[in-house]
Amino acid sequence: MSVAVASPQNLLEASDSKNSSPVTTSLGAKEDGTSLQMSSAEPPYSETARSPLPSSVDLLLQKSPDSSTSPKVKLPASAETDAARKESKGQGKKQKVRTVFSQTQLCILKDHFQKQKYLSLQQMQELSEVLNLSYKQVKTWFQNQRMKCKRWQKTTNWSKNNHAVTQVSAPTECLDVCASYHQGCLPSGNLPMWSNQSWNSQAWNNQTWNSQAWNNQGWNSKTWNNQTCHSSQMWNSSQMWCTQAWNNQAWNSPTWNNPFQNCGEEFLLPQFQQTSLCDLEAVQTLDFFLNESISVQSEDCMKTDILGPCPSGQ
DNA sequence: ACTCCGTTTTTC
DNA sequence: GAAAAACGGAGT
Repeated sequence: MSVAVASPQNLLEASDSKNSSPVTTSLGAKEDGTSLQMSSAEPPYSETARSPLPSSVDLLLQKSPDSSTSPKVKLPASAETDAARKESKGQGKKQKVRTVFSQTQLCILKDHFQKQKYLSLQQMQELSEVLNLSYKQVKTWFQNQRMKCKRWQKTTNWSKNNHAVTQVSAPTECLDVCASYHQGCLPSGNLPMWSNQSWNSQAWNNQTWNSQAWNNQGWNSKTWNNQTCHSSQMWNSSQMWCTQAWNNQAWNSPTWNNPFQNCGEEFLLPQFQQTSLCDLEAVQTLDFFLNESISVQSEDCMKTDILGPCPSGQ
């Protein structure tokens, strides 16, 4: 995945301008040393408060009905927070600092999360560079996001089981069923189950893909990272999964065309079709700049035609 | 070193 | 008070 290109940095810096939130330094926080582009002297997110004017990208992003997209002006908050931080630093008092990510950063993060719940080390590093965040922040965000999805899924199940009428709105980033399928099928190398399984439509149908089953496959970042074909070079050079091979897959089976059919309830998300403006428009625009090669859009899941086994051995 | 998960703390 | 970033601990 080639996230790191020349342009996005500028794009992001400009686009984060509307977010005048107090971008923060990690004063008391320990540096884990994995932050790539930021030194301890240079706070990772200081750029988010730079430009006073919103860019076209952020104007676009402002369509998202997110609380943080509300046209609030909070310039004083930044200074206030900085002052408080300096003060507390002077007193040697440890103050936790919570960064408010910009909408642009969140959009890109969510876009990636929709496609992959787990990023490799390299992917996280690249993403952190592009977003001008630290590696640790990206990692933490993905972890929090996974927990958020998990919580939402539990809530959904609970609501169902109790015949609750309350509508729980799904986080957009939790909706992409296809992303999970992709993620599971893509590497197909050395993992215990995938490697021994011929993933044709029959196999899919026989498998109950709820989160439990999914988790049992051991698809955490560790196993994911261990896949040889997970390196960005492989992704980029071969393209075999993102485009050609993927489109040649057998995902026109009833199961695939109706991805909910054999899923566990966790994935039976009522608002699957709903996609935010943020994702559809902004991220697509940003993806152009990001030249994201892993990008496999949802519609790609549904439109393939050719029956055949998933090339799990490749 | 990574994950999950519960918790803390901040921001809105 | 809710949401979310960040932390800490336990497990792998």
